[in-house]
Amino acid sequence: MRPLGVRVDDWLKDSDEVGPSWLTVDLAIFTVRDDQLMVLLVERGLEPFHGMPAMPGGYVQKNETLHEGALRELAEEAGIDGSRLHLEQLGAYADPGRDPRGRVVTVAYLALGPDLPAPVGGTDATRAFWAPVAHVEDGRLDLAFDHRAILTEALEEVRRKLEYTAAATAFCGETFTLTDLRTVYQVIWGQQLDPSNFRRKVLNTTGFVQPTGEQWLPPTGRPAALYRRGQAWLLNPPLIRAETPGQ
Amino acid sequence: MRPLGVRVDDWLKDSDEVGPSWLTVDLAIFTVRDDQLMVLLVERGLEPFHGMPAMPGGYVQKNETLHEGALRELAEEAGIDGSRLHLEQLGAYADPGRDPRGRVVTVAYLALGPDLPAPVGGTDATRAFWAPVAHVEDGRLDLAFDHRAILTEALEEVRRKLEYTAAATAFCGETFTLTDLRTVYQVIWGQQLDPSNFRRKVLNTTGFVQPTGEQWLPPTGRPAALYRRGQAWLLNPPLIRAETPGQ
DNA sequence: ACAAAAGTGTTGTTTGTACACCCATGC
DNA sequence: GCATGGGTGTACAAACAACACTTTTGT
Repeated sequence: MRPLGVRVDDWLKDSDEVGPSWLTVDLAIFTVRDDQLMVLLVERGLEPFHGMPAMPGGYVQKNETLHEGALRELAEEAGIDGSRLHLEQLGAYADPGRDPRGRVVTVAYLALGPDLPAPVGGTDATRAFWAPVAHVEDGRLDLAFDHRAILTEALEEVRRKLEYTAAATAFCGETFTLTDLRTVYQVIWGQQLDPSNFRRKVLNTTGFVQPTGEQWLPPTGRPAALYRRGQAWLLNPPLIRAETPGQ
Repeated sequence: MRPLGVRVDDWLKDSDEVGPSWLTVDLAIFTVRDDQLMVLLVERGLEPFHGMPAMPGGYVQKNETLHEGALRELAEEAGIDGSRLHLEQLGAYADPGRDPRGRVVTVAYLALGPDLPAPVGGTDATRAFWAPVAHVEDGRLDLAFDHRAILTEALEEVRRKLEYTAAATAFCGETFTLTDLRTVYQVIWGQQLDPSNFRRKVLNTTGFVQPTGEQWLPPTGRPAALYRRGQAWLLNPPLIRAETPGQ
């Protein structure tokens, strides 16, 4: 048995089996723009993977929670105020060798937001840009570290979250029409949905959306009622997507 | 801009904002026994929280993945061979102050297994024991660190996983009757299910279970057909539980 | 009037639920 | 036979999917 110490490094510093690690957060930031699901990437300004696109992220500071770190990186690297978007943890990635610099544990966060008016391009030297997820999925765009694998898991998570939670509303602005909401589903699931049945399902799911009383006038056609997010996050019943995903 | 180094500690060692952290895994191991959902706990043999019950876990070694570390701790602290049970990551917990020894990042894993013939009680000095989750939920049992919060999230996850995945089969042995499977649902959801409707739902969900052709003879009553896990993990359609969770 | 998009109705099919009923075994 | 639990049938209700139809706007 090892001697007991109050500080972990007192009794671990001589161990050759356990060593210190560095803690980072990485962000999978999604939005829907131009009928495409887009992800925010930055061009790395440092080694390793200098010049290669990557998910924004960075080291978690002392005395900072993971959530706080994610919000800070969101602001620093992407110039985005995170208070208005949905942020949730995806998971931890810590395979030895995932980072050539040593044992770097990254905690991936999922961020969902409306098409952001804020011009992206962080305060850092890194350049931020929106990329269609399709370009990452089909390999046209290569990412640093294990970010492609992380992004793939993030995507799966987003697609499933749309079924069981009100996550789709995070892609819309403060208020939105049911067509706006339906477009989010169609783009992310890659399938068409019947407008009338979609409407009924959404309105029959308690707490999903709330009518504002306001209207929105489309360029042509009948005005549409505006809604805002309801109080429910878990959908009951859920909006299950059809078997055939693509087309 | 900081100078670029290949090793992370070259350029971080002088930083007062970022410091090293220690990486652990903690395991929320569940089983169903005596019509109760049980969780495996250990009595801590070291400071901090000496003598207090905690989820089994420990430091991740160099050159070890999180998954490998979880399997190792499962064997060392609980004396369980993890190859036969379902193991999946829950999330990372890293709040500063969650461990008095410094910045300790823990990655929580969820483990689901059948009522284990293996006598628990690890190879460590720590004593392992099964505790009803109810005792933790209602506060009768206090846990070290933030393990109670982690366990609460793990429980939510298990309850939801039963709806959308074949996770319930992980609580059964290699082969099981539909009543065995139904009991798992009833115990974990805390609600009664109609045997005949449950049977139909399970058999109509493609790939959920597979008949073995074997039978099991109950102490009294008609023999029951035995099944094994199907190839599907995601259930389509899912088994949604009724609105009212506890009676 | 016409086009376009919102919103409602209708109908046939599928799924869910409750519960009665039959089956196979041990005693 | 009887008790016990496995397994099937059925009938009503709710949910779903497809699609016709009506409403409200701009041009």
